[in-house]
Amino acid sequence: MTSLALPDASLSTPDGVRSVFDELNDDQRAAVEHGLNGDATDDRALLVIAGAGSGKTKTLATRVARLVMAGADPQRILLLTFSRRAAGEMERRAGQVLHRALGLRATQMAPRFPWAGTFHSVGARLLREYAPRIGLDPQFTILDRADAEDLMGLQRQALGLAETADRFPLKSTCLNIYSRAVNSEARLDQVLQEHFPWCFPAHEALRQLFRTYVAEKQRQRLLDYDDLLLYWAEIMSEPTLAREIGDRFDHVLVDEYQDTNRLQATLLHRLKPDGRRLTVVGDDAQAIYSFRAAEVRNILEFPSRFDPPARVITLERNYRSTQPILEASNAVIAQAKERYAKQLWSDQASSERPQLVTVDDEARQARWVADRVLERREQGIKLKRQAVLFRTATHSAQLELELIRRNIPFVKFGGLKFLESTHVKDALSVLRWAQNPHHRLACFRVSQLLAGFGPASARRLVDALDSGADMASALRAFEPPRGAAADWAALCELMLTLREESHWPLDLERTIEWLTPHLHRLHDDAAIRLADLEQLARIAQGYGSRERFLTELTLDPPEASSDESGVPLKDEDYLILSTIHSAKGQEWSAVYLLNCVDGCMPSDLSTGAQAQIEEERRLLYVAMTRAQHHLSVMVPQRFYVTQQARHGDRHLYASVSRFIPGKVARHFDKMGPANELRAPLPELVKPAMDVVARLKKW
DNA sequence: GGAGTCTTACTTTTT
DNA sequence: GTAAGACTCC
Repeated sequence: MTSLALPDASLSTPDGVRSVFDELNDDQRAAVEHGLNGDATDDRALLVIAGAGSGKTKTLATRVARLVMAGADPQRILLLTFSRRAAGEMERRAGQVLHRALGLRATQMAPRFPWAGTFHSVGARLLREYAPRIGLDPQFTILDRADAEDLMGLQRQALGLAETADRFPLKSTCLNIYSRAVNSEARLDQVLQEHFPWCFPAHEALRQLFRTYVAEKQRQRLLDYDDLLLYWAEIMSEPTLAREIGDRFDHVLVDEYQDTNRLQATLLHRLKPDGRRLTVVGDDAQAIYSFRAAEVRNILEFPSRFDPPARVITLERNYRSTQPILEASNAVIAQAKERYAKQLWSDQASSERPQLVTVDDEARQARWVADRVLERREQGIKLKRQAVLFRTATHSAQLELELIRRNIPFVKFGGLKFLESTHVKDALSVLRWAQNPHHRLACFRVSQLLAGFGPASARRLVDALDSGADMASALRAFEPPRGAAADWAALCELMLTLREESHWPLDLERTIEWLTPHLHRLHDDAAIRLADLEQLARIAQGYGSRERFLTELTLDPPEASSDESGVPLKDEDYLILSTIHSAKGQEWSAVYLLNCVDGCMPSDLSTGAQAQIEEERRLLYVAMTRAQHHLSVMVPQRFYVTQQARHGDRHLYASVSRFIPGKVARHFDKMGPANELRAPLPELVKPAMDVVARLKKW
């Protein structure tokens, strides 16, 4: 941490200050200055409704900088964001603005904001600190999603729920139900009725399952993602602790407020009960995380939660996109049911309207996009300034093949993380077990890597460790199954070494060395998997200790995965592929949106309730508003159903997304076959009927 | 009790 | 394409 002697604000170069604030428009300035300067007595809570591209991050960062210049201590400012990426960005921008405003020299460091982070990471940090005072083991391990599922699965099996004839919800479904109940602060039967009606019959069994799941977590000193919020909220329900923690922060600022859930809103409320010095920023039109129990009502009802009600400032001027792109985006969101009404505007005129491109099928879609990407690169728009967006990670498969074929480098965001692959989880489990000897789940997983160790032996081991005093004597006393003696000795030696004293990152190297022969025995593609572990070892070097590595890797997994095209070097140019969710908060000069057809947008898995459809609409809106100058919305007419039996030829004759009906489509330039021939081609009609008939039979 | 094979159902978005 | 469960053989 750099301690920085803040120059007296009045002495700092007034030019620097003025230029930073001159760049703001009136609304932005009002948000930045709220509670400061003239209206120093106005310390109402502040809600900033910031439309897409309206300079939200800049406004928030400038407000933070302004608070510091007015005397706030950066260490006493809590900056909560939704994603880790946003947190880093926020801290960086605030530092930048301060740097300029204070007129620091290039060699001088801008002040850091140690309390900038996601709700989850801040929660983890507070919990480690307060653990001794609330009867929590500070050595707790954080379960990532997959580990939590596995733990749920074990309990599910132990209770005999897996064997029931009428199929019991899968472990992932169980965890989803549990998680939603926690995050939405709702009762189990309510959650089941509203979101998982088909699981309602399993009501009682689920309740029992969750009880043992919670008990197991406590026994093994495990906290899942939800617990980080839940325990934090629990601390905050104790008045003295709540006051103590609340007093640590003079200002609380929250970004992406539309994506917070009930539990997070409760937390915030307990942190700043009267709303004073609380700023939240968000855009209800960009709420796309309700599947994670995010609650749009949080932002819609924020002002009235306080007395006096929060001040609301709306940022409507868009600095990102051209007017034609905005008009199309506005037209899409105008059909939404409930929202803070706002109309984005821009003064960036352009003669180019967004394109609605009809192509025959996904292969042609891939080709068209690749052509256009290269064309625009020739016009001087770097690959990095272009992005292809899609609803689900698998939708880019065809395009990825095409890109590889043409040697166009790309990086993909969203979708599967390599942390979720079996072998990486194996390696991490060894370390987690060493870090937290109560971690039965990790022990259970690791021991089954040995030949001769199945679930039964693993359970015997786990029980032996649980009853025994220290790990060393328990391991020594344990009788391994026949034939596993040699492997068992090697594992014991590794564990005792890791337990005795942690040497980072040597611990991981030892683990990989131990794991290598097992990988060769268990997998045909051991070489590929070892390469992943090498990658993990490289990542490990960036962390100071084993504990930090394990915690932060769980809370902040590396987000980009690049495929066979190889990991592009940092300074190389590459195209961005991203799910719409992962694209949030970003912008590109040219944006291509794949598969904008009914069934994908909205996804046919989300066409159940009206609320879900509304969320899909906002998803389209988010995707469109990422574009600065060029926007192409793709409509492949023949869309192959992805999951199908064998060499099936099931496909849909798709129509353009229901979110782009005629009156919205007016804002686009239409291109492709549909433009030339308004009626579908005769030969297309017949198979279309065929599919309808087949669907009917089902 | 372990390990391999076969069948079946499922398949979004992420801290 | 994969994961969980059922089944079978050692």
